[in-house]
Amino acid sequence: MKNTVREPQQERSIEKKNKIIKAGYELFTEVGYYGTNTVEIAKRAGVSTGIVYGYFADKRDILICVLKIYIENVSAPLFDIIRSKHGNVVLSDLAHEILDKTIELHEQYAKLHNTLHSLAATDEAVNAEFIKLENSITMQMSEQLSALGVTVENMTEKVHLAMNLVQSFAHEYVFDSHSYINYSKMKETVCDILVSLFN
Amino acid sequence: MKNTVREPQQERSIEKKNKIIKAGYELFTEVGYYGTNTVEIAKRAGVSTGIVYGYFADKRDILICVLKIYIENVSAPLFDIIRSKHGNVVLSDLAHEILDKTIELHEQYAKLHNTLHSLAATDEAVNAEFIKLENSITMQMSEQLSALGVTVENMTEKVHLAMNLVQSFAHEYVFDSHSYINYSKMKETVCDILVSLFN
Amino acid sequence: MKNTVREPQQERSIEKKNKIIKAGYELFTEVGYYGTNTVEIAKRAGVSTGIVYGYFADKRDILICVLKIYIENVSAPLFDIIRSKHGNVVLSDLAHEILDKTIELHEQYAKLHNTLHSLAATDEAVNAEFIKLENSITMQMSEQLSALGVTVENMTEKVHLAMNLVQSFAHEYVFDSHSYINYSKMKETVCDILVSLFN
Amino acid sequence: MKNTVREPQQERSIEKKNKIIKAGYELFTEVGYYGTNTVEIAKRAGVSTGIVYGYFADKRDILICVLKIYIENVSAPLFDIIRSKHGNVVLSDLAHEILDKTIELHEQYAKLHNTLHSLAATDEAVNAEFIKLENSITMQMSEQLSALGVTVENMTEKVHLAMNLVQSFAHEYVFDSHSYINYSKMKETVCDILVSLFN
DNA sequence: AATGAATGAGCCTTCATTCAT
DNA sequence: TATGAATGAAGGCTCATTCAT
Repeated sequence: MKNTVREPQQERSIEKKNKIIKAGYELFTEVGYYGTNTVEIAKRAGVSTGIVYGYFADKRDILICVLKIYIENVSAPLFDIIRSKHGNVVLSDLAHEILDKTIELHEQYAKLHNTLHSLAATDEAVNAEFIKLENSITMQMSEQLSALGVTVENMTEKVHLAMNLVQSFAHEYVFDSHSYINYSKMKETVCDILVSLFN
Repeated sequence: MKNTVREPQQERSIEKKNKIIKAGYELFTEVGYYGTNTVEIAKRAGVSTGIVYGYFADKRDILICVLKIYIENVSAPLFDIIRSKHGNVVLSDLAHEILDKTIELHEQYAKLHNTLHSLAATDEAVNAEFIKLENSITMQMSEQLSALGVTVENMTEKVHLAMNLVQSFAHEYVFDSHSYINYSKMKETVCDILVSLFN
Repeated sequence: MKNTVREPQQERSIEKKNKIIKAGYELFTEVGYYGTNTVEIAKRAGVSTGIVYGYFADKRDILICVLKIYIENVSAPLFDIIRSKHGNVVLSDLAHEILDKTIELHEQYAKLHNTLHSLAATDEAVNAEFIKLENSITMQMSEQLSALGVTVENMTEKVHLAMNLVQSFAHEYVFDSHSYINYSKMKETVCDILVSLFN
Repeated sequence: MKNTVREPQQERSIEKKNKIIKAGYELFTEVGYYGTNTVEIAKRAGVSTGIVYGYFADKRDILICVLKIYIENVSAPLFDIIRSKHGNVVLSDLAHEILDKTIELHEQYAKLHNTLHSLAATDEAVNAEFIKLENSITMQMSEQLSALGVTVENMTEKVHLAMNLVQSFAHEYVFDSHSYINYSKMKETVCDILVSLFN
């Protein structure tokens, strides 16, 4: 006889559900998952506390939705770049393009990324979602590179490493944590590694 | 002028403090910081709730201690490797050695690492500790490579990237998250990148 | 931006808030502020622990509310007496009237008075409230006496002393602490002093 | 098999007990009874936590001792004044002398007085001690006045009221709470009342 | 569907008192 | 006697979730 979560059909409802996700998204970004409470989410969303549980099973369920949207938001632009390439590609241009876009995305999502990623440690579903994200980026990237005539041994391994490197770098770049690092020099080094990986 | 934290001098006390840290360490590893409560830490340590606050200012203080020990534990073995090199080093051997040790450390500490790292997002002291760790590893590594006759442009940037790459790889390797990845091939690729960076 | 206290508008809510104040009032009277805990207040009020913090910021906030109500309750009847006098007043009648009312109020509120007054020593807000109370009684009394044609030097000083005397006496009278005292004789003496002060 | 409280015989012990009482006395004055904890008392007294319970049954027992000393300290000087009078006394001089001494005592003990007095509301023993104090002052004062040839009706009642008035005034005087009051004028008025009471 | 007041288990922390040494 | 580390019950407060309306 447990509360079942409504799957909103009407536009009004979908809108409301989205408002809650947006509020959760903002608050998780600002103060983290454990620093956010459901009353605050409802308030920010402009809905009542109770109705939150009409759309979501529990607080964690909101998190999962936020996570999915986050993943969509960060992966789509990268997929766009990958898919946009036809004919001859200059690898170094592609590397730069991906690097720049990743930095841009990081600037926007870094704090939320940290919050979400941290929960992967204790929440299997969150972890799975991140792995799926990496999977799909790696696979699409690998295929597209092949289609573009790039042929190297151990393609997926290299693509995966490449994406890891790009991610690490973007993180460093955005947070600018280490005073002794010249980040533009570092960026060039990253590009060089990327190019050399696929030549 | 409220209750101050005892700085234990006697062995018995130090032992007890360590038991609490160990309990915290284990529980933070198993169920995360927010999944752990102080009563549980005390129980696991075999002490009373009250005495925990004789050794630590608050729950977060335990976390900070666990963090420091974690950092000591993961950095010391790497520093040992770095310092042990003299005369001619074969870069690829060094790369392998570091890679292997990092994997080994990750196998031991990965879950705790995730938990701790996640708190960096909301706790400045935790964040600072991680940055300091990266700093010291990068600096020591850079100096030692120079001392060993390795001369490349943008040394610190390259060392930093190299360590990032090693970390990312070790994480992947330990969790073995992606079925399509051949991790031994990947490992060789990482080594190749490392070697090419410093040649 | 943490949980804010509801300002109850609906009757039901106001009623509930009042129940909590009443419970606090009773318990503070019976066992003092430090002898009362919030769970007990909630239980006595017939509400849950949590909702107490929906209406009050913290335990002390309940105390402040109880204090304000107490002050209203003890000052209003005195103000009524003061304001009711017109034309010629026989000072000794006024003295008796005030004395009798103060005794009556003391019979009702003495224990609470003690509890509240004791907190003035460590709580500035509580202290301020008591001083304000004395101020307003003294001022209104002084003005009214002047309006009634009573003219003496150092009016406010005398009124203040008079009120102190009345208070002390009422306290003694109600607690009947000293077996060797004949309280009705004492009462007459108080009246005589009061009359002589303003003649 | 409960801990019995030692009655210290040796000088060293008596000294230690006094140190604890002094520490309690100071801390109760500074931060009140509920703001003081036993560890702090022991620390301030320069003894161990445990030994406190060798000399006192519990925390309240320390309070009772502090109370007794307080009472001795505030009553002795008044008794000295009372006893010092022989032959013809000018009432107004006596009034002034008592008033001045009471103010002086208040300046020294007012905070502790508040703290102790507040506990009378919830602790019968404390209350009894205060009543006993008032008793003895009233009785001695009455007798001495009689011996000095002062003969009025309802002596004890008048003495009691007089002492109340003196107390109230000293409290006001020391805390100087009301800006509109001219305390030196008030003092004269108090003297006048006292003199008129016993003429 | 929606509201938001209400619930109550659970958390962190304190502190009077005890006890092994 | 003396120590001070240790105990553990209790307190104030929070918050995910429920429920009467």
